[in-house]
Amino acid sequence: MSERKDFLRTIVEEDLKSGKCKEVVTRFPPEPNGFPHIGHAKSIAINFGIARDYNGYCNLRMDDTNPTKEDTKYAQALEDAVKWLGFEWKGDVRHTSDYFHQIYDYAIQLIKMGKAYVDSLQEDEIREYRGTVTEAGKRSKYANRSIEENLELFERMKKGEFKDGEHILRAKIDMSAANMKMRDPLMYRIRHAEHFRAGDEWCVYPMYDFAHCLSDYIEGVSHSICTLEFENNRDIYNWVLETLNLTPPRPYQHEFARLGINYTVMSKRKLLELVESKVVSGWDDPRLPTIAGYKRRGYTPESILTFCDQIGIAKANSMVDVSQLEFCIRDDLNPKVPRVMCVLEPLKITITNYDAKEDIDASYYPHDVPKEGSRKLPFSSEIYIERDDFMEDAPKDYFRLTPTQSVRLKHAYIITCKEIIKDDEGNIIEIKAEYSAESKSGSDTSGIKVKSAIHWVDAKESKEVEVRVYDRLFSVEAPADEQDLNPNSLKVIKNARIEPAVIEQKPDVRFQFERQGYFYADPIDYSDAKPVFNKIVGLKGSWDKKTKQNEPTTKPQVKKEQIDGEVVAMTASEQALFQRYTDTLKLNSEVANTLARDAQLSSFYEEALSTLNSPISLANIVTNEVARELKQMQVNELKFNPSQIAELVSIIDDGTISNKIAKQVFEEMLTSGKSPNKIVQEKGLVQISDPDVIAPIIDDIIAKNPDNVSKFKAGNTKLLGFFVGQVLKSTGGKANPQVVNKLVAQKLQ
RNA sequence: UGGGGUAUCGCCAAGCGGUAAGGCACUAGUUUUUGGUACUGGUAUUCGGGGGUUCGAAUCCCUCUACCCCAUCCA
Repeated sequence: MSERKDFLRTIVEEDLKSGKCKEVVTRFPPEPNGFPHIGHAKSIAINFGIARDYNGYCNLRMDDTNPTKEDTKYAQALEDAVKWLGFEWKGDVRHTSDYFHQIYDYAIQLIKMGKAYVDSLQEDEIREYRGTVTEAGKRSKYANRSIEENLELFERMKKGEFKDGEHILRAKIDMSAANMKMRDPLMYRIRHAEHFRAGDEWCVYPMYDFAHCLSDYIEGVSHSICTLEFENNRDIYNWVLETLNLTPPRPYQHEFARLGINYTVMSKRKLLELVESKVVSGWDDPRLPTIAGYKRRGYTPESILTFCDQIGIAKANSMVDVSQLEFCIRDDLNPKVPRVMCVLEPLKITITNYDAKEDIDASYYPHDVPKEGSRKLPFSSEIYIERDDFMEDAPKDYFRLTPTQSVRLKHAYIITCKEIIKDDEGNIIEIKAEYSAESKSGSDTSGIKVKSAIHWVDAKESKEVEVRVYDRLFSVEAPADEQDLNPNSLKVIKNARIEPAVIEQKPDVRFQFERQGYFYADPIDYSDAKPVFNKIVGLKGSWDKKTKQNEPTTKPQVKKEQIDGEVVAMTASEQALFQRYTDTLKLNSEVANTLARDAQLSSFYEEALSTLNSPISLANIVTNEVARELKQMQVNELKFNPSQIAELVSIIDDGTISNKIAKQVFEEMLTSGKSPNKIVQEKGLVQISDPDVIAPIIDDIIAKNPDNVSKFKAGNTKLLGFFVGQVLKSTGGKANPQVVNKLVAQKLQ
């Protein structure tokens, strides 16, 4: 777990500390209507991870309130995904459908409270009545049905006396709410459909907004974590729980940004399209960002989890670069997996001066991987090397085999090209080479220096294998539709050649094919007779990159110039106030402007001004500190009054306290409502301006931070702030910052 | 257009009034029988823009801008 906390963990810790919750209970609540993808993995990692970190527990709950979309096969896939990632839910898998009776009872309760009603409007009428984002909606005429009538109708809905869509149950909240979600949200609809678990027991089903909060409550969830698009739903969440007046503790909803990864799509709809249009082979196609896809591709659960940990949790919509994921799988596999040799595109080499056969003993692991294990590598005069490991006209930074450059066969001998054989079209079909008998790996006495060692396989002893080379599914970062598909996302190589030990010994299911990348024996199509490997990810390659780099043109980054919008004009009276503030009170126009435009603020200011004639200082503190508080509450909720602010300003003006301490005093006034003088007295906050007192403290700080002193002297002048900060810190903020500044500057000269 | 969110390096992301963390990517070098790994360095005088408050602002105030979400009987 990362030692730096994300915002959710910060909230959890605060709640634990404040006693808002006693135990941390989370839940992973997917709707079983599609296959889980890596976005779900993020949510799983968050929910199960937080529960684990705070010794709580996490439930797995299928949010199955819509019988027409859900299926048990999806529920199974979801369960598998959680297990595969290595998490355990508490008890059985939960289902919202388990709570249908309880949820129904809560609905009855709401009706009895007059907080819910049966509406009988048509679907399109309901939409029309809801209004728009700028216009208020209007309430249905059915909203004033009596409680008895509502009860009876709802009962009959449940009994199945009505057809789908004839009636619905709605919460009675506010048809003109600015939050559209609060305009009498729907709580129950009639659905004569078979539910994959509940069968046909029900023909009314609760909506998400009603079922989710209650399910959380029923399960004792403390932190209901969901994605950003539910921010507007939080109001309903709270409304239901509060209106029902449930006994605490109750759950609270928190939202985080869902995961986006470039060059792929993450929405269920788009994923489904790809599967249905047969662009991919199924939900487990290795190119898909589904859990099943990653699993089939060869990704490990550890690597996915590390990835989730690395990307962090925040509220900003973001698009993570695939290279981050690729790093995670490479990093996971590098120390674990055996290295073997496989030639993807074979080029035949005949070693003319070698006519024997031998088995070379070769370790599965490189020197820096502390693992044991080796295999026999058959070697003879006919071998294959990778086609692009030979180049007839090579640039000088090409390290492999050329007519003039020898190369080492990994684990074996150094060879030198003697003759290039071409077909009628001029394609190279074979190389005749000679080896150096003294150059054998491990006992090299040849003295020949080569620039690289390449992988190879014996022509006769190697096995033919199918290798499926995957690349990103889309060729653009943020794909919109199938137009953006990468035509080369899958390359099937039928006749790659692999060293025999891989098939015969099977030391693992994942391998590093030396110099190529990590590969995985396909769990479904692999057989000893017809081995199939999936490419998980390539190695980082500076040569490959260089050769590819010439193609894409880097787009120039142009910094956009920002144009300021128009500011709303002041009214005549605001204008007059502004004039008075700037002309007679000499406030700066910015301060005057904010004051004049805010009636609450200006009247607060005027009142303070009547007790203390210090217009500028007063204006500053009112427009800054007081304004902040007024953003969150009304004037009458404030614990302090204008004259106390005046008092605070007066002791700043006369030098009793510094501006810095004033902030501290202000904080105190906010919570206790005590008078500034009293706070200063109680806490002994009078500022220290005597240089004789401050100087020794500065000396001490300077002595303790020799590094920063030298950095400062080397020209890093912003470090002045560091020293001032340290001095202030050690005096509890009481040292006069101006004096400190001057003194520090002097001493550091 | 009303409401709710978000903006810190190419991509993620810490930071909550006192020296702009970290990871990926990029880059230079060392080691290397993988152009891998590992290691060592280099990468934001600046936090969406502009003002203001303060000795000191990414952090507080004002204002503008951009993007995301909300008008499914989906979740």
